[in-house]
Amino acid sequence: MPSQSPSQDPSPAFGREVPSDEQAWLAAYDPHAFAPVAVTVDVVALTLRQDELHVLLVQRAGPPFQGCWALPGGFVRAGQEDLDQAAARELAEETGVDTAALQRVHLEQLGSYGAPSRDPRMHVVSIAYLAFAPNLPAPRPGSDAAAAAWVPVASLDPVAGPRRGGPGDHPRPAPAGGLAFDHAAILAAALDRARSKLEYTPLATAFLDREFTISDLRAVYEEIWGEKLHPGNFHRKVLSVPGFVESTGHTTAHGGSRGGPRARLYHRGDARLLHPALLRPDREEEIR
Amino acid sequence: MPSQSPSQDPSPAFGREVPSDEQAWLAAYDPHAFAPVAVTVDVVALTLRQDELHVLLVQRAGPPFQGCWALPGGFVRAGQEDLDQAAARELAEETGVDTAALQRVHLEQLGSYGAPSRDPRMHVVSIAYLAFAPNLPAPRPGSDAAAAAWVPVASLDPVAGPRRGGPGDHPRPAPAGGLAFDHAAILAAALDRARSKLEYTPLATAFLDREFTISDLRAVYEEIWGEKLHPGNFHRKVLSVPGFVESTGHTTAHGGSRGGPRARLYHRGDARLLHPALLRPDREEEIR
DNA sequence: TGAATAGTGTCTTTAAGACAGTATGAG
DNA sequence: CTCATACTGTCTTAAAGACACTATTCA
Repeated sequence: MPSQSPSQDPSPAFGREVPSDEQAWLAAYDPHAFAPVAVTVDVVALTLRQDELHVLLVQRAGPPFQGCWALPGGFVRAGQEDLDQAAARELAEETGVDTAALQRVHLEQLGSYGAPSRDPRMHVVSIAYLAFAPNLPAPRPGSDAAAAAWVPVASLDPVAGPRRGGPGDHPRPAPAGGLAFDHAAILAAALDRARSKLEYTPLATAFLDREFTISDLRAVYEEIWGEKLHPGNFHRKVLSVPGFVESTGHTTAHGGSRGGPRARLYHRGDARLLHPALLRPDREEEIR
Repeated sequence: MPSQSPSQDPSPAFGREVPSDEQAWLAAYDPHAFAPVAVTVDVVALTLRQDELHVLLVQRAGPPFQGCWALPGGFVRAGQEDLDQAAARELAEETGVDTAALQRVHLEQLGSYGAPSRDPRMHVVSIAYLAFAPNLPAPRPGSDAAAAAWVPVASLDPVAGPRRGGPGDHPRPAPAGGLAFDHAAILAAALDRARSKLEYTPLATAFLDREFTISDLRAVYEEIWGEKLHPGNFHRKVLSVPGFVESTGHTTAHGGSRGGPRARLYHRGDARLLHPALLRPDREEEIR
């Protein structure tokens, strides 16, 4: 675990020998001489709760955007951690999941956001991360948050929209006034990424427990893509992609809540890419 | 062009009203109180020169890694520029291309690198960018570089390797000892990204002049993917993808250097995604 | 004239999607 | 029993790849 501070330990990076004149130059180096740009990580943590996509949000305890909902995140600890480590730490701090449970969470870098005006305090560059997790416990708010909650994405995403907004629908517990900073744009990018990752990677399984049925898997695709898929064709397709899922030999103990036979159980296979991919249907309009 | 400094102008971000108590809090805010993490952008600029993929490198004038070759890049100007603007600026400074020519360069964010030990001076987070450009002029070195040059990727990439390394081959002008910092990893990620972007976007056209033949386009794919493609099937495939290329109605003035009829000229169409995609053949082994 | 290239025709194989049909289990 | 569901069979269409062929131009 690399956790060195330059001032304490100007040891060579990558095992390279540092010439003695360079040593002297390094000793005279003042990190504060550089322009102050702060670096944060923000995490878009997605999970399915009752077959509905939720994102983890925190309510900001202090300014700026006090009282607004925002993505969990915080400053990178200089000299102490990698970006991936910082993202995992922030996620753990906000959700209360222990290190062991974090192993089951897929975490990947999404992109960086650095408009000078995105934070009124100063120029802050944020490295956004995307997390896929199986049903996680209710979060406990961290130190710098007034509250933390899993929020239905349908209540936030203007594209997917409140598509369950039928006549007799409950009002969503949506944070009023949008998200803090540019977090709405980050969330939109995260959903785009998630939707396309389902096409060519087996990451849909990251939303499920270790053992799952093909119908469970289909429910993930349907919820994240926002469209119904043909059950029979989906079933055959998933089983035909090498390394996507492997049979456990078991079945569910009971049929579905509305009847039907017991379903076979599968766990994730060893493929990291799906070939051929599961392409989303009817995307002509998004091409141009 | 947003170019505000927080200390001069704590104006609201995103047109939001700032409460007066928050104004007071912002006035007391000290950017230097935060941990010093520097932010840089590094650009992987790729171009084709004589049908061979090249990357723009600079030779470092000062420590660390003095004399080593590295990706062009530099510190983000705090409060003055977006990350995209910083990347475009660094690219312009190192290549000498003017703003008009920069319009023809495709520039996209690649990813961020922030291991604490990646720079011996201090904790530096670098936002890597990927640039695709048509045949650019020879670079002129910037202020902090001893030299700048287009370097054949084949002489650097351990995966693609010196695959032209036949018996009577010239020795490559490869920088000895690898690239500075973690730039070899960044370059590898850039090549991965470029190879897969050719599959599902029309970005291969970004390496070509405005008018090109189908054979020119095929040469881009063959060079970046590192494998020969079937000329006839490629031709038909490209023309069958809606919005990939559009005919100009013209043909080349002469046939190829080794004979053959005049080829029809095309320019890029309006598609942003290729559907169906041009999938790379024979990638079974990379799936797991 | 010979060789290399642009572009087209056609056949085979694979994969996607529409649709139907059987078996199982909950209520 | 009824109905929803798990899963399988089959047909149609789209697309990828192999191969062949013609026409054009350079050397």
